[in-house]
Amino acid sequence: MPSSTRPTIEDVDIFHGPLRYWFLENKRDLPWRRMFWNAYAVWVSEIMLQQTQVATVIPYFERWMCSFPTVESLANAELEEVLQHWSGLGYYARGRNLHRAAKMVVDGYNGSIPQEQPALLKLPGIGRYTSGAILSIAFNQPEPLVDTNVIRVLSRVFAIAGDPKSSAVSETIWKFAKQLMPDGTASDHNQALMELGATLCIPVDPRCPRCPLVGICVAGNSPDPTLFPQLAPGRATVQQSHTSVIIERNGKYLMVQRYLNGLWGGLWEFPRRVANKGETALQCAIRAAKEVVGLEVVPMETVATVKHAVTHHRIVLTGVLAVWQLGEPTRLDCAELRWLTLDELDSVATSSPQSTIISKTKQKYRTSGVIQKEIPFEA
DNA sequence: AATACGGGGAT
DNA sequence: ATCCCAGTATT
Repeated sequence: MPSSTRPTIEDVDIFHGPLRYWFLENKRDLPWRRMFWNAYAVWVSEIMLQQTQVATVIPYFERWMCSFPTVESLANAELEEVLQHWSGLGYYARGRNLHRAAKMVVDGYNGSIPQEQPALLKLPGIGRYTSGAILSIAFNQPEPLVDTNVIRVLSRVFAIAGDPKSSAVSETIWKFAKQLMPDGTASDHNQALMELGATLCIPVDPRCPRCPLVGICVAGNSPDPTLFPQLAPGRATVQQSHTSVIIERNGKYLMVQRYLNGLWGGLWEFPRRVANKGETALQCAIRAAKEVVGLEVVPMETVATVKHAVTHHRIVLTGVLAVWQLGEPTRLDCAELRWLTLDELDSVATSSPQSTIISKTKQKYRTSGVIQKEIPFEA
């Protein structure tokens, strides 16, 4: 096979031989690979790994499997506990969907994970990729799978032009993936493609000399292997300021639960306001405290400021302390409301920036005791 | 077909 | 700062 020519589907032997041997020799020791016979473990890991890197997932996966070792245990758990285990992992609909799907598997399939694609696709949170992953990795069925790793590997090997996010190019890649499926070694094969994309065929500075596919790879034999895939440029990020108001009364702190839909759905946080156009972080903080506490003048102190990136937003979250003793909080648009002690703050599911504000609050309380300090009102 | 949905790590 | 990541659901 001349390296300048685009390889044909006749070159599949390279995938089934050298690529598979490379994988068996070089695969990383990952928690879910110690439980391969367990389709539930594969399922959980695949949901957690959606858009999330291996290193981030590992501790979450281990805690999860410890608390919810079976489909039944997950189905019987409270959503509250499920979200708590997902707290900080992001894309929280994944956790809610996994919980809902576990109930469906227990109720509709007697607790056994379906082994047919149509049934899997009916479960919330399982799409084309994840169904392929469960069928091939857990059940060794010859079902293809395409994730960003596979996109990168195949678009480089076969010099597939165009934006792989577009439906046309995506279908092309799925077609290649399907034709490459081997008999009897689907599990190794799909993992090998992804492992290659994760460790050698990486976005920047790919390690082509060590790659088992270098003999047939078009991009790998070109001056610049990173010309593929031809990804479209991403969107610019927008900055946004938020303010959380930390309200203490009789040693308890006011927390609100967000609605299930939307950003950070179902998670708990200190009452929050988004800055208006042209409003500075400080102005937003003053307004937020006034609105939530319902007083004209509120003594306050900034506990922490967290910069955080979500999707195409850059969020600056400021935590402001407001000591407050009169009446009830106002203008709280939330699913539920609770007063929690400092220690109980850790017992609810929170987003990553919110958990930072909480830990800074506790730190400040423990080191200076400032939160206990009486600040006189000037209503 | 486009957009919403997190958060951490690498460069 | 910017890109990237074991994608899915909704519009």
